[in-house]
Amino acid sequence: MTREGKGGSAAIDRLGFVRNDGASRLRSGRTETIGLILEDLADPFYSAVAAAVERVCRERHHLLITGSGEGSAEREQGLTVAFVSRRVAGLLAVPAGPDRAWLAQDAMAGTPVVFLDRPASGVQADTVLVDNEGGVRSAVEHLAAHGHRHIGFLGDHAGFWTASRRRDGFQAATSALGLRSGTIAMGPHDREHLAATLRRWTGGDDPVTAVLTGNNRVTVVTLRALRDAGVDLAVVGFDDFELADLLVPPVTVVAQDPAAMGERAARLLFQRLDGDTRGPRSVVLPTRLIVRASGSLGGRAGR
Amino acid sequence: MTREGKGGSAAIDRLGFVRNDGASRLRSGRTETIGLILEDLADPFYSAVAAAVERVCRERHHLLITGSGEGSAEREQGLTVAFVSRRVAGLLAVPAGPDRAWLAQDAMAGTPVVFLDRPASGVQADTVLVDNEGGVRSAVEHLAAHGHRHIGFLGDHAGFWTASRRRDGFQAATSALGLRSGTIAMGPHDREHLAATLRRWTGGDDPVTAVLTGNNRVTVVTLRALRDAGVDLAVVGFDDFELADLLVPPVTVVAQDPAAMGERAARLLFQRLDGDTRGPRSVVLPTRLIVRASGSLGGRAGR
DNA sequence: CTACCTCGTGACAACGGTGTCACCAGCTCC
DNA sequence: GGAGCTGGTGACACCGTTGTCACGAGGTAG
Repeated sequence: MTREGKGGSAAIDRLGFVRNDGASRLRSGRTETIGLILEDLADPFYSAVAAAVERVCRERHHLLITGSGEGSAEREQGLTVAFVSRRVAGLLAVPAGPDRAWLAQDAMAGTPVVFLDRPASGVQADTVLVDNEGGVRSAVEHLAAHGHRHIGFLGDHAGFWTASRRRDGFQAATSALGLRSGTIAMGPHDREHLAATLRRWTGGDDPVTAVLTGNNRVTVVTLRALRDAGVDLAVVGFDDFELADLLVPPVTVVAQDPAAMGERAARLLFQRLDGDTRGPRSVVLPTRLIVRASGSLGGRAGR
Repeated sequence: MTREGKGGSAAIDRLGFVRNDGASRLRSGRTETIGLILEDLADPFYSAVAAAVERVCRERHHLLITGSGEGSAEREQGLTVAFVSRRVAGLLAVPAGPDRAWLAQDAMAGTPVVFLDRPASGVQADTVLVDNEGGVRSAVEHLAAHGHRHIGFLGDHAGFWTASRRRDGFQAATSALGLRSGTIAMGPHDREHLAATLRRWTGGDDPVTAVLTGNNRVTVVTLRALRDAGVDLAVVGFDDFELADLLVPPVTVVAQDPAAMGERAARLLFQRLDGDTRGPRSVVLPTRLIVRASGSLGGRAGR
């Protein structure tokens, strides 16, 4: 039996025979499978990443196994072990906990890994990141250009690498521009506390006139909290989101490109599989400021 | 070497040994892998389904292979063949084309399949659907109760089973309530044409005062087109979406529960894997009308 | 003390392809 | 016509794990 295409759907029709890929892979050692570990498949950011990865995998005739670590480093390690047990050709991962030293185990040796969105300490590997500092800086500069002197930063949980990175970028950008710095609240945020925080920030004699939110989730809860608190603020969000243009006012955002991130990471991985043995590479993707209307002084009312 | 847990991350640390699951599965015949075929992993509806499926799979110690058919029946068949070649224990699929007779091939015999969102003709299998007619009826009744006598229906491409189903439900519901019926436009919709349609519908001497949109995607493009057209209409959307409550006015929707759909389908599949040999089952999930403000007479302005 | 039973250990075949090697036929060239 | 080369075919070992079977040791009962 010769190999016909990739399993041969023609052969299937005629003979009702399907090659057992398991046996084939056991013998040949080539599994043609990629493992993808991320935080939550239901999050639109990650699902866009996953879709892009899947597209590249299909192009390269590989299948994709996905697993969500849901923020648990333990679960993530379990998934990794399961994937390596299946002898995936390569691994793409959004690392949850900080330490990935265990990935350097002998057992994993030979399985190339590419990290997305966050770097992993304790292990040398390719990484695809986004320009968090640059993105935050562009947002701060945009707000400053519209006359804002006191900007608040609402970040996600400081344990997330991207969250602390964006916070640091915020500090640096505000300092560099001579703006007030240090009005910062890190998550997790719930709607009620956030509304209280926003009321506090907008009261007093040096009120915040704009807030920068640290990601998708924070942006959404902030918009709700703003309504609850009945305060009017300029808002710029990190991460673009569907319908941002239909809100009143339309929300200015620092857009990432999750599809580009997934594609880039997948291509990097396939380069390794194609025999590229150069040292670990780190790719930093640019962000793009999408100016809508929410950045003006006077905030949400000002259009 | 005894089997320690599920691969033993403890053993990995100590010995740097990882069992080859491929060999194990070849020998035992149990693959502990589920294949999921859907249209587009990046669509929030499907990614919520996928996340729920993955959760059930993890609970049952199975891994999940995902593939997006992207609306192409051919690609979908290719994925199916690839999955069956890997001897997945079971298959979950959102069927793209109408005819799934080829799934009844001898080669697939023994691989249980559960269909989601749409039924598949030409093959007997479990199916999890949503109550499309009921959902549409609840929306029409809601609009009628708010005084609307002439409602327009904006459906997706009539080739989609759910789209035509909802259209038929709309016809039935409007007739039953003695409302004007037949003001219908099926997709695909682009923003410009849709704006023109909306202008036409709201002109004349029997103007439409409310529209019901057939799904997520149509709702979003409709909201944009309404803005472009500068017309004010009550809108009820099929499918809930993030931030619907923050639009002005907040959009009333017929909510589906994609997570419930994914979970239900996965559990049905595992029942089969556990040896349930009863005849094919069909589960119809209810929809839930989430009343916000967009259904009132006077439409988007009326709050 | 012997026969029988139980338990533990070790060896081995099998899962289903795949890559290699040997063997044989047919050919060309000296 | 014989030697050497090429191509095609068939047999077989191997990938790593698992389930079975046989054998031997140790224990108990008659």
